[in-house]
Amino acid sequence: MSTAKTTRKPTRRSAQKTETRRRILDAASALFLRQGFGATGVDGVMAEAGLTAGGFYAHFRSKTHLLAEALRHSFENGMTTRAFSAENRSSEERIRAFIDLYVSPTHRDQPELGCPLVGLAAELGRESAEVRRIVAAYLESAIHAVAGSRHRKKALAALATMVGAVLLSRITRGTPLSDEILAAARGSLKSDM
Amino acid sequence: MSTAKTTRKPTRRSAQKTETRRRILDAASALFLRQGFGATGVDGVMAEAGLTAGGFYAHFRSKTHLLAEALRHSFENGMTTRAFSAENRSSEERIRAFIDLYVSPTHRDQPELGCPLVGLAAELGRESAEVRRIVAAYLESAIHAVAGSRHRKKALAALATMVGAVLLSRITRGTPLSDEILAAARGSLKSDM
DNA sequence: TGTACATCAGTGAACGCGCGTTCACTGATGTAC
DNA sequence: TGTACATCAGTGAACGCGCGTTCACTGATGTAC
Repeated sequence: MSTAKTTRKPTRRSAQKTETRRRILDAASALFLRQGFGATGVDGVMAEAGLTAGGFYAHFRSKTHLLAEALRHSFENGMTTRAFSAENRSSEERIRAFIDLYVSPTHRDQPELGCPLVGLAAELGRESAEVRRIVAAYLESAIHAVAGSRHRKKALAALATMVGAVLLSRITRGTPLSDEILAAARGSLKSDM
Repeated sequence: MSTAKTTRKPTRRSAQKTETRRRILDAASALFLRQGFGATGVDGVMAEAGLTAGGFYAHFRSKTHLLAEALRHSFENGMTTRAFSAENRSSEERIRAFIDLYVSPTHRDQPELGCPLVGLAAELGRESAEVRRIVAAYLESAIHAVAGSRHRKKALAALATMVGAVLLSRITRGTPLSDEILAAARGSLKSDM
């Protein structure tokens, strides 16, 4: 069946191409989170990465496949990962640090470095089951990180509060309500620990 | 200054045009909430209302102005309004009813009848200050409705939890996590009353 | 070491398409005399 | 009551534009002999 037509290498990607791919992912993550997925064009992503549009399809099969990879990219370099990665602090301290990092004016004001659950929000709910499964898997990992010694139910409700608070604070950005929502959510989350 | 060029009626809209405008708003609200604002075209809205695209601009100055009006429309016919409108129940009962109505599989599965804070979510955060002020005003009214005799801070955190929970349950739709998030949020909200 | 060829990453123009908006128009309804 | 005209709501074609994707190409790098 599989007659080797040509003696072909197992497609080892050059270091340079791998590096370019990473640059495209960086650009895509930032633009998707800042402008939304639908509102961001392939042209824009490639320009941000210092390239032209045509080359895109040597790296990704389609814009949708880019989204899947960009989500993984965002989650891997995301806030949960940063907040929970090896620190010599107690479980409770790490959770407090995560809350302060996530439910903050900084997170509200820097969507391009923030969580895709907030930056893409409703758009994710309209994506294919395949894409949504990636998000669900990340959510599960975040639940385990937050739940720690605590109960799963509490962790679920806490994550909903965190996502909702940053989302609402972005929408009300520029009014006193915005900071007020963040403070109220932080207070509620911590008093509930 | 204001020299009347022609004896012109004070532009009294015909009943028929008012009715058409309402139909366009119904269509727009539903499509925006189901597909997102950016992903919905003027053509699509007008077709849904049984009209052709060209007539749109006799009713609204632009697609953005339509969004502002559609938001008001959604909020007026929204869940808060429905849950809190004159019922002979105690304040606490009304709030429990609102939680059950909002944080529910039904709300998750019917975005076109649901809350714009969830259906449009991050898109609202990218809109003009003018549009976001409409949303902030609605939020304030929801806070007052929910706060009732209770504290404002609690109401703020509760709304964040509600919005976040429905959002996350839509994203994880199709997995067990989805219902689990809703149940956990309901539990947390009620135990916190 | 030199030459010929293959492979690779990226370019830039082109494609078909749908968008928001404009506009000349049509046909129905309202109004003046 | 009848006629002439104005107003109105909506049509449908057209506009310029940006989108996702394709593809023939270029020039640099790798490989075989």
